[in-house]
Amino acid sequence: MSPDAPNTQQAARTAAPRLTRDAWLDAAFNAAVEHGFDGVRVLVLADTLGVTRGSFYWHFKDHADLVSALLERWHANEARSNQQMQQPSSPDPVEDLEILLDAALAHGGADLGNMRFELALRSLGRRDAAVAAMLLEVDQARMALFVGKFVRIAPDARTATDLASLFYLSIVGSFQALSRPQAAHPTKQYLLEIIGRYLVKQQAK
Amino acid sequence: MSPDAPNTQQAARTAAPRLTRDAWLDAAFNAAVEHGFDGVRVLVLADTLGVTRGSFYWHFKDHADLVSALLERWHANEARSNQQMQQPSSPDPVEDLEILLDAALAHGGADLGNMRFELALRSLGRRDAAVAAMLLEVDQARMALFVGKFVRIAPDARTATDLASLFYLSIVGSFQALSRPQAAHPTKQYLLEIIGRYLVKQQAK
DNA sequence: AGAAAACCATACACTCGTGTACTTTTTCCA
DNA sequence: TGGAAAAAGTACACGAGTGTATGGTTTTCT
Repeated sequence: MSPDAPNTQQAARTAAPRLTRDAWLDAAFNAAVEHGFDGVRVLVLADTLGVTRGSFYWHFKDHADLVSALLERWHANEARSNQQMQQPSSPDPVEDLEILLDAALAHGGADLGNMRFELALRSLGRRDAAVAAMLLEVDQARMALFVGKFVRIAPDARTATDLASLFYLSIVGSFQALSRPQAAHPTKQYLLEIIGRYLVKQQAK
Repeated sequence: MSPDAPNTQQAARTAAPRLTRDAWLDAAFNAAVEHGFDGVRVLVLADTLGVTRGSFYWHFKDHADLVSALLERWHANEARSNQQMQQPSSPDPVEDLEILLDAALAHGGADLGNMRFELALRSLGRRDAAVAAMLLEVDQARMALFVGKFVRIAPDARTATDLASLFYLSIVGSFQALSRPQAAHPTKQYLLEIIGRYLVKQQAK
């Protein structure tokens, strides 16, 4: 509705919304989510955006430029949200950990797109050394984050590392196996319960 | 050494080792391991096998035929090795579980190829509903196997399911994150230790 | 030995995707 | 208002991959 308002500067309605570099990145993101990184084809993106490839080669040098920009954007977001999680969300260490796990698992719940993108990324990392290095760094940063939370409620540092590793890997694993849209599956609840039933028991002793 | 013995029937030395369907499947397997399922190109396989595509289209109807045959072969192997694991390897339940975990983790150690193939498969499963269904079934079968082992040493059925899920997912996760050739990482030892430190403690109480 | 089947090579038509040079249309602003 | 810069369209050359049709070799079997 309201099909034309061509003379307002702020407009850019549905008529001719000239594309920005970020619009292409968004489209590439969605394509990676749905079809993996091999589905990020300039031709296809142009189609879904309603333009021709001529536009693309103005915003980007080539296909590799698009991919590396997409990677950088994701990595920056990742680093930012990691730092945000670093500072405690609650004075209670257990509750703080629960919030972290909740956020990490929301990856596979509300924020389904990010999860699928990360899976596509890991798939790419098996063919591309640079991507593999980036993912390794991200994984290590996340592990450090997890250990930082666990170390406050675990009896010793060794236990904290073990449990952090176990939990983080299980979260990564839950992205793959058993992960379905319906997902009445063991994700959200049972990790927290295990903490309550095993870990906290250790501490209370 | 011994370069030519062309008249023996059993020979088929290095000269003209006519290819079999399985040889193509092996090549496809390796290609999937190294470059993912998108690297399974008829042209490339023909090159590495030292023949032309003319051979391929005799053994297979088309590219899809190759892939589905590869999937079936893997699925059959998977089902077989699952059944083998079903019967206890040791009278001691804990030791039996340890053997299972060892085998599951050997996926990422000695049997590196199978692991990378499975990762490529999961990647494919995100685009192909049939593959996704197969993987879901495999995951459920493995989970049932894990639960079967855990239920003998856990205090109750609920705990067995939780722990089996946690451990299985962490193994799947370890295939992805932190998995490197060197791998002085938390895989082999620490899972078994956690069993000793947490689970067995529960039982001994 | 010789026909039949198995196996492979060659050549062609086709699709899809990239990248580049060039032109056209918008937009903005002096 | 008119022109530069930004954004997008057009056209071409190219490569890589598939599938098919057809013919040429080996095996194998009798």
